[in-house]
Amino acid sequence: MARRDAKTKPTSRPLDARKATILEAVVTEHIDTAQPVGSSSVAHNADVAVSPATVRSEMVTLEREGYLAQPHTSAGRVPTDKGYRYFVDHLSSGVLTSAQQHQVKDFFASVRGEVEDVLEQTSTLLSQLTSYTAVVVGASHTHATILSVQLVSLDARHQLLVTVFSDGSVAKHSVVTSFDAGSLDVSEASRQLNALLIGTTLEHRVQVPSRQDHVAMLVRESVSVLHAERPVTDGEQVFIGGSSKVAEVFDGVETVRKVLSILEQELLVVSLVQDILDQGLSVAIGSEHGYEPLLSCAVIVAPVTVDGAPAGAVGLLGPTRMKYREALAAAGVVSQHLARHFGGEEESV
Amino acid sequence: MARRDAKTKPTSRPLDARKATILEAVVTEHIDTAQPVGSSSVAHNADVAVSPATVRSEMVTLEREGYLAQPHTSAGRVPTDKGYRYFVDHLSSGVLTSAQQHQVKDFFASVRGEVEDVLEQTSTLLSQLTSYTAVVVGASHTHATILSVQLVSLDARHQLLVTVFSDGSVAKHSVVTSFDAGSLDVSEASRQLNALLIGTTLEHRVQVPSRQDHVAMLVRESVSVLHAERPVTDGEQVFIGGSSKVAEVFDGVETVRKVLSILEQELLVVSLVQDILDQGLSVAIGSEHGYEPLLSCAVIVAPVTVDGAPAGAVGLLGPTRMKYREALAAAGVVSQHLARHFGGEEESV
DNA sequence: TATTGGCACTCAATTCTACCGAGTGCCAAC
DNA sequence: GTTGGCACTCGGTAGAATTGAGTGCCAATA
Repeated sequence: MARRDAKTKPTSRPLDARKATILEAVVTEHIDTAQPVGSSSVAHNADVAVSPATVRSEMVTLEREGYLAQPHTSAGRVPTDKGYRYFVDHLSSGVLTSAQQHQVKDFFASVRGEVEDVLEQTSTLLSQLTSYTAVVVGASHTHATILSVQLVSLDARHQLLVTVFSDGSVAKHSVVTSFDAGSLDVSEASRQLNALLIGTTLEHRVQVPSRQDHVAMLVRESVSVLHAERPVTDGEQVFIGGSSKVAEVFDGVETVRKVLSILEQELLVVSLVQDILDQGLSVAIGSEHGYEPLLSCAVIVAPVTVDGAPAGAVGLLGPTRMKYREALAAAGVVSQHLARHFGGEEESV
Repeated sequence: MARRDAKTKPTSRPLDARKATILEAVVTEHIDTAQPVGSSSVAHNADVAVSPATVRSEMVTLEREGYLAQPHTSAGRVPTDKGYRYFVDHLSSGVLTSAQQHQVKDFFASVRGEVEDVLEQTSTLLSQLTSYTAVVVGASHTHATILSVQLVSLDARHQLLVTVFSDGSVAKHSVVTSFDAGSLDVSEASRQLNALLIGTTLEHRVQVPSRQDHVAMLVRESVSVLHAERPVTDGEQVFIGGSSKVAEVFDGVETVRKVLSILEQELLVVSLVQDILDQGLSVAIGSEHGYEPLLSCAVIVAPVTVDGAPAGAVGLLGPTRMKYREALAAAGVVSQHLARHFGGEEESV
């Protein structure tokens, strides 16, 4: 079964039909038994109409070419990353069970609240659908324009700068002054900031007043604090759902620890997802993503596109022997629903 | 070593000196070996000047009274929750190593940014100090007064309600209307909302206009959305640091899974911490906190008090055989620094 | 009377051995 | 090129034997 549908760049050169079938059988079986697969179980498998001996000799070739590996002499074979890659590249797309479809539909029909809440809950949904750990990344608002800026006084020397962006996100920054700012100063600064910044993006540099009065100083400080957003991968939001799945799905405490500690570092997660997207992949298997502690992991990503613009991504993290077809389907469906949710009805931000 | 200093309500009745010493020796040793402790290693332990045989007979008593348990005949003893409780109740307070003190000081000297960032990073700090999973809970802003309310228009039917509280927190809520709101309507509504809400808390009910015009409807909708904050334990923020420690510190995949899945549910974590604080405890051991999946866990909490008012709490989650003295010290020190950070200098919100 | 050394007993953990069997590689036959 | 046959490998398991840490009990002691 399975062929075509290049959802990931097929880096692997084609394999003759029989080898492909055998490889697929090995991968499939290993995925759901977690055991090395022997020649005979492959031979008995439907679409392979040859004897175990023949399968064995093919396996030798597949092993030599790097698709399979043997844990030790006299054990069956296990797919390598390259083997999984071939499998994934030639995977027919799967569909969700109708129960799952229902779950997704119900979820998106009933979900409400702020974007953050929706994304957060979506990560839980995706994790439940797949029993892998799910990641939902919300796009950075560095490209959104500013709708409103407001300076609110907490006390004489502490102001809060509240910025509303066109994508519905709100940022807050504290502005500390070395002088006591009067409430008139603050509201005047607020007014000037609005005039200055509304309609701009965070990348826009603006001309700030150079005067030395309190209002000008407030304005300068505010603008600089606002534009000081850290360089890359900031402003993105990451939501991780089902981190407990890590403990179910990986074996070996050490692996679990490593994976969890990666998940703790949100910046890392964002760049992982971003890297994979940049490579134009939808799946990164084992060594492909280049994150050493995740060598035994596969990562699935699906971009979320709203009105043609990238609006984030959803991802799944599982063992290399994960259920690719189902997981890809789930990620795909959820990312589409998410896109529709935020795009179709111009959203319920 | 150790006595007095009732930092937790001593539920346990006193034990005669020798029993106490023996119990303490068992607990201490078990904490750092994770093995059942036998009579001879206790006897050889400094402060117990009796023979193994005597220790054994005391142990029988301690076991009968519920302080110790035997995994099986002919194994050493292991402390029960009650045993740990006694130990903790009679624990002399510990201090951090000077390296740790430095780390804490440096951290609070250099940390900056919004409250959320500080709390987040504090959770990581605390986790690093102890190698347990740390929790930092920021107080709910339900009691803070409103400093400013602003309605910002995203499009004709979607407005964003941005509320700034006196504790420096900012909340956002979307307001969806069934009619097209003009920008004049929005700014007028904004003005009225300010007049209505500034200085009130979220618990304050206010009189809203009952007219049927757009402005009044906007105002009504905004107020209702704002006051609709979910009942309890909302508005709190939870930050969890070092969740990967779970995998290091507990054995048994199943335990790890359970603990992680508790940590995923932030509301649960908040109420766990709250429950423990309400009981007036600083440590909840095993069954004491009543969360069944955490039976093999101990939770340490330390309230953070700013200007006499509760401003949150820090917590640590480890196995029942955790290093109480060090962990209590770390939680205490961090909570105090946190309090000072936000209180002393009227903070750098 | 409280403490202690002595001793028989228990039982988890470890080690050893045998062996089973899944799976291989090779080869001669088809 | 494919296949069945066969000898070989080697991880895993199942018992059996052994070890040893630790106990409970008891009689001797101070």
